[in-house]
Amino acid sequence: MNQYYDLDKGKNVLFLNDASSTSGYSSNSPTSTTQSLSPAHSPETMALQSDFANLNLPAAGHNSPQQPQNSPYHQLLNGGGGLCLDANSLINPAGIGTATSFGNMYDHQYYVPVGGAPAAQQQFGYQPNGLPAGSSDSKHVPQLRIVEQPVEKFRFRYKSEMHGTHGSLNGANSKRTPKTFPEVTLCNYDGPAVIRCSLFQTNLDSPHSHQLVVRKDERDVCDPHDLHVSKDRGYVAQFINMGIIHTAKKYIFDELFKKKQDRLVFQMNRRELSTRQLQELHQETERETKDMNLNQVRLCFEAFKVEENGSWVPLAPPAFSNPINNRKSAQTGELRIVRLSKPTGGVMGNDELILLVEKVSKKNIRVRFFEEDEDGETVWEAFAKFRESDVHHQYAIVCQTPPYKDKDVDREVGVSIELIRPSDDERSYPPLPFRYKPRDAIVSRKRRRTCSTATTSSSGNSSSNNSLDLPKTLALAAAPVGGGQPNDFSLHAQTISQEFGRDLHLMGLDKCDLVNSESFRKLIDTNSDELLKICHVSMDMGELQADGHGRAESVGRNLTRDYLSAIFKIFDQDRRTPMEISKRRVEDLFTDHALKNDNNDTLLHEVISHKKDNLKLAIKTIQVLNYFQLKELANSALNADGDSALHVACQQDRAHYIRPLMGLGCSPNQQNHTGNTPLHLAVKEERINCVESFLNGMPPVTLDLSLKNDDGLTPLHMAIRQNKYDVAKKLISHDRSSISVANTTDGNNALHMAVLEQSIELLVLILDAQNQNLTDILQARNAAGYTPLELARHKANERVVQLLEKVYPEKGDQTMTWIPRKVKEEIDSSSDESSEAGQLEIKSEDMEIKTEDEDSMELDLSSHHRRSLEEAHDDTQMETPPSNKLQLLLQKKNIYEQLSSLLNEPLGHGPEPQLPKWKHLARGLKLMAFMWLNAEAFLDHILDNGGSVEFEEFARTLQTIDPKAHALLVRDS
DNA sequence: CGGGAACCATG
DNA sequence: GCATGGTTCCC
Repeated sequence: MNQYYDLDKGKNVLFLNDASSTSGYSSNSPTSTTQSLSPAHSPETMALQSDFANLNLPAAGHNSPQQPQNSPYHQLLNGGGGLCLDANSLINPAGIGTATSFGNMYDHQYYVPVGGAPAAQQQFGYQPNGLPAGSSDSKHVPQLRIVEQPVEKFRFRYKSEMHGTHGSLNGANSKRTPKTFPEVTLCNYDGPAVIRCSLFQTNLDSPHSHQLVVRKDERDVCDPHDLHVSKDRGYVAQFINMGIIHTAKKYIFDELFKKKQDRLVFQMNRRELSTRQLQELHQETERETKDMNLNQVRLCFEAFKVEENGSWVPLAPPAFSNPINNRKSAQTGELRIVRLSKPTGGVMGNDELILLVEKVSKKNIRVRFFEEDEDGETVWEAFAKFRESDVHHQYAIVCQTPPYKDKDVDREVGVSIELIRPSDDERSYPPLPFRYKPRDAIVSRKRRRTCSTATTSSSGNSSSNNSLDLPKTLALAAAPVGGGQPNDFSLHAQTISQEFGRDLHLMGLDKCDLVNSESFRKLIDTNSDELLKICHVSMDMGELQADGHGRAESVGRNLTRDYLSAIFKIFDQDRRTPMEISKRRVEDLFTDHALKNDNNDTLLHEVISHKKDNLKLAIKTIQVLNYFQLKELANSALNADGDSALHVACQQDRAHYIRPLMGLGCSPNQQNHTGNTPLHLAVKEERINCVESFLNGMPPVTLDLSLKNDDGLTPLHMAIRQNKYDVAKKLISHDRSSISVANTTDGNNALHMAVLEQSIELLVLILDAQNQNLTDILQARNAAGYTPLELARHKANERVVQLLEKVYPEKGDQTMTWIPRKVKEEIDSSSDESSEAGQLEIKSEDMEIKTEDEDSMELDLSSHHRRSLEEAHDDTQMETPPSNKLQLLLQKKNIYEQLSSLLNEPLGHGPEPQLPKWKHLARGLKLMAFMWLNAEAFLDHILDNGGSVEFEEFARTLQTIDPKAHALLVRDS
């Protein structure tokens, strides 16, 4: 009856102290000797005890050989016998916690009954006010003190695992040698005593259902365990060779109830409990069973004096150990990062990072990035982004890095990563290093001189006259400027700048508008001398390339300025020099600058990423390159990271340079060394203006939206993963076919990814946006073999699943043209209060057959989205009514088409052969031809905001370029 | 002993 | 049916 029953196997495991442990507590035994404590189990108990004693206290009053002076307390305690210092002078080596809890218990609950009359001890517990006032002085009162705490983490074994030897519960300071064990000492007491150890819950003053067992003769003896101490033995009790048995869930109640019952019986000093008591105990146990922490226990130490009559009298308040955590549980086990997918990431964050970890629970884990100063003070922390579904089988976490606090750092920053378990604030150890990399654009502006520079300079030395020629050129070019009076220059430039700024302000323009504006055109076209001066003022700063590194500084400081000056000079004097020569000189200067420059940044990169966004400078540079037909040069101008000027523009959020750069010939499909196109960067860094600049009015053929970066993602994938509805919408509107592209990371297409985001809006956007290959998308399987619907069932919530189920065809029906347009209303209502709009009912009358008409692209979403939609389309559909004759004409489709096709033809003569006619036309109209890619774009510009272009002037200019086109225009007017 | 994985119960 | 977490088994 007192065996530990094993219902599974039918075999009985004997737990000698088990149910019969009741008798272990029993205080009603007839004799007064310890031997008679428990008739059934005393032998074991005693044997156990002597086992402890023999092992650990071989000789009374001597230091244990296994504890050689490693603890001063041992000397004190062992040598001193009952002589004990008070709590203040005896520092608990294993932790403060004990002292605190000790104090509390002592103060609030227990009263030490030294010398109390035996009669008064009929009942368990310490009687309040049962002592003379003087003896409450803690110095003279018996106390249990924990000398060695148990280890913090220990593997709890299931009963079925308890054959063979598994490690024992060691002391917190245990090493391979010497080993230590949980150990308590009884102070301020003189006489024989029993010290008992049992397993308790950590948050309740109640026993734990797990078993604290000691291996003895092939048998596991259960708690409580009693040890005898006396003056001879130094009042030290060391509990060795203990294990913790994890009771299976189904037995928790039984075990707990048994333990509580035994304990109560012992306390009450009675053989039986009343039915009422049993009832109460039952209820209490039920309550405790529900929320008992199965992965954390603590040891409870108690001290008793055994009276003549056999009753056990508590001598001191119980002492509780620190918690012992189950090493094997994901809730309390050790946290550890086993591996990172990569040790670095960009300061902007949102980089995918995979952590392989030891068992974690997805609901109870965080990934913390932090930075500490020299003193170990946290100066920054942030948490990685991930969802529960990103925790893969408890062993891997796919997360996105948080942005670093300072996005403008110019060198790598080392931080640390650790796991945090919120439930107990446990951290992984050690923290793993992680390096934040500065944004490319910033690096390239302030790049340190490295080995790549060495190659550069050596090639510079050995190579042609170019570099040797340069000083002369530069000197020439720079001379007039350098010789002038600084004050004049700055004054002058300042005036211009001010006027310029005021114009801007008055017109309420932003930089995008500015590039198209009349006054700006004038400013640039008028006099590059003016410009040059401005340039000098604003560039004489070292900001362009200030990097405080000895030689590098002196060399690099004026590099950009000097080269730009030289090039501008050539441009301005062009009329006197043959075109070809000037062109080559500019070309040489340009390339040579890049070679000399850190990170191979070209002048173009630098002016575009200039900290103060020097618009005049940048546009002028573009203009010059354009003028000299250096399209190839500009297009192939990549820095060491493979970034084109367009990349840089996107990173720096300089949307206003995108069209000019593309006009100049920069390809939007250029991939840098990490496979990112400029559009990737714009999406990644959430440069919505840049995204728009790319997409608006760009012919679909120009942009390849299916290009994947090195992470295997297209811009659309990135937008979805970042849950950026507006960005995704723009991308999809631009080119629907990109929806069906699968990423190379996990084979997910846009719909898969939207499922993972659990975003109804994105899902509807995707489903509604395309009509051709819905089947493809719905049936596409990702790397794990799931279609979007299957994926949703695995990883997404009910609403997502419901939505998708509506879209998938009935069995056997392969035509997939049904689109739940009405879903939008669900969204409208649900996005208001983002919570429960749950019932996604799509009735059949709400569905309509999708047709090929263009407006099916558009989904009438919430007003917010409607707005963004209009904005997205204002480029082709005019917003303001045309005000002049020219615009009215161009609105006619046939005119527009004929005209644009004519104007796209090259003009076979003139100063700049091979240029298409529209460029000549643009120049003739004093417009910046490099702004546009083709005649359509140019005409669109006039339609949109070229109200200032008068019909007469347009016609007149056109006549000189293409009489036929002119005729067309005039005839129709 | 500790790690790994199979197996099982559960929601 | 499946993912998950708890349990058991095995080396």
